[in-house]
Amino acid sequence: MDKDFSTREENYSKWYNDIVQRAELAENSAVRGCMVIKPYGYAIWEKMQAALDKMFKDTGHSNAYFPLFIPKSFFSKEADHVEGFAKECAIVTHYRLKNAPDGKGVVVDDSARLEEELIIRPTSETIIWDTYRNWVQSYRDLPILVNQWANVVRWEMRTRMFLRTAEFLWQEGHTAHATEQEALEETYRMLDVYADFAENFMAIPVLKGIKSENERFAGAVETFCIEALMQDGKALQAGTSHFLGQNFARAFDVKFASKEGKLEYVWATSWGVSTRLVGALIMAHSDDHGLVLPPKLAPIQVVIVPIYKNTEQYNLVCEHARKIKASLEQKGLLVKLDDRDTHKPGWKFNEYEFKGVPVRIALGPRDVENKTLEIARRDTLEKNIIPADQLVPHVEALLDTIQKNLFQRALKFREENTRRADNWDEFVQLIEEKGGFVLAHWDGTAETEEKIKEATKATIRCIPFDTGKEPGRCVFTGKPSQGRAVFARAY
RNA sequence: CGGGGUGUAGCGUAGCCCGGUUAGCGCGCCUGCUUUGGGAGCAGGAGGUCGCAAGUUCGAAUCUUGCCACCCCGACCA
Repeated sequence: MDKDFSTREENYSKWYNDIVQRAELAENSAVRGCMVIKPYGYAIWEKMQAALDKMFKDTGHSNAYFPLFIPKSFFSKEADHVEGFAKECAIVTHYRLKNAPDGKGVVVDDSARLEEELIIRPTSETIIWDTYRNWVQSYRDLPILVNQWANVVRWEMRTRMFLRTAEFLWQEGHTAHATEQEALEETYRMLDVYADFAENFMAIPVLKGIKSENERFAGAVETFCIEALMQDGKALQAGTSHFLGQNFARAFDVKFASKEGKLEYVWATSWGVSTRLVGALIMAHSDDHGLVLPPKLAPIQVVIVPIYKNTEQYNLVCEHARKIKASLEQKGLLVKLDDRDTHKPGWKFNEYEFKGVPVRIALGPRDVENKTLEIARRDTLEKNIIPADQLVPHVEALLDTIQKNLFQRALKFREENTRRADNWDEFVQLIEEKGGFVLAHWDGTAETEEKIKEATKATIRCIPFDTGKEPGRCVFTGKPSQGRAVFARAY
């Protein structure tokens, strides 16, 4: 045994890092702030990509690809946008190296300075809208419904695996529309897609809502988001969908001739989710035994561990195991038979627990004789002996049960950790002592939000869509408020 | 960039205050035998520029100075 897992209560941050390491999801790289995503971690991301990509296609979108480099001047065209990203950009200034004068290694060749610096994209609105100008002339060219799977770079001061890395993988959708109405509908539609994905694939309940002015995307008219609650009581922004109005169309001069023959600016949206979702998955479901994956996103849904004492038994048990594997695979399940002779069963049990494999089947000579199997589920760690001929329907039903149970468990957690605060003392106490989502009245001003943040580190995660109108008084200023906002400390 | 901390084998660490044989231990790794239904046992073995550099000293992992790296807490943020 290397070492035991840290527990969630002891040190949440260490617990999280242990899981990333022990489940072989990722590791720090030689480049500060950047991580290496290992094959198992990447396989989870690929499952997410596949599900999301299908949802995008089902809603009429196509994939395309735009350059990694963005000319510096593009950033100056939208004032809020440049303001929002200026402080975290990686910049390419030269295009050549040369041998060092002292013969030791290489140095930047000063004579190879770029006339205009290139920014490594922190997000692609600018390069995409510069391109869309050429794609749009008439209302017949609209809408443009394009998504890009790419990497982006944001030079963050402090990084955490998956949650905030200097380089991260994501998808960014960028759409162009003839009318404000249509663009708004698209913004809502994609937020719904994200919420659907979070709840039905990741098994993480999310709040849908609008961002306050402070938290709004740089350059957007309105930002919608899904917010999830992690097990340490902190909130995580899991996805955003932005209504960009005509801001980028004006900045990049993207106009079209309408049916009425008038020249108008195009309406825009953009929306994205990133590898941060892998971090959300880890933090939402894992326990002190390691990662817990929802079946729909598990690269291995069922693992079979053979148990044996000698070569004869090994051959017998593995023969049965291969048949079991084939019968499950016939139903489209992702099954791994771990027939390695280099590790013992107990070792393997632990390993697949670290890795969050939803269902484990143990199969030994005793089972072959009795025509039974031992089935263990990762979410509750329960073990059962079942008749071998019931295996396939049993596993199918169990995977479904686990998927639903994880969601219900996370939902229960969120409900237990969502509280109302009606005055300042209550608010501070809840944020400090309990964490979680705190629903409170707020006077609607950026200044008040800023002061609340300074005092408690809590920010407005969103103003939920489904919060009804409820008159009240701001917990900080006492000024009138129309409804409650969701406050929390966030990642 | 501020405040704190840590650098010793692949990983985790003891030793440092108070300088002195061959730098100790656990995990992992290699070999052999016995094992295999929840991280096996025994025996043997390999593996170290003690973060880097300079200084003090007969002698430095240990003391001094400088540098570097990483971690935690802030500021920044998906």
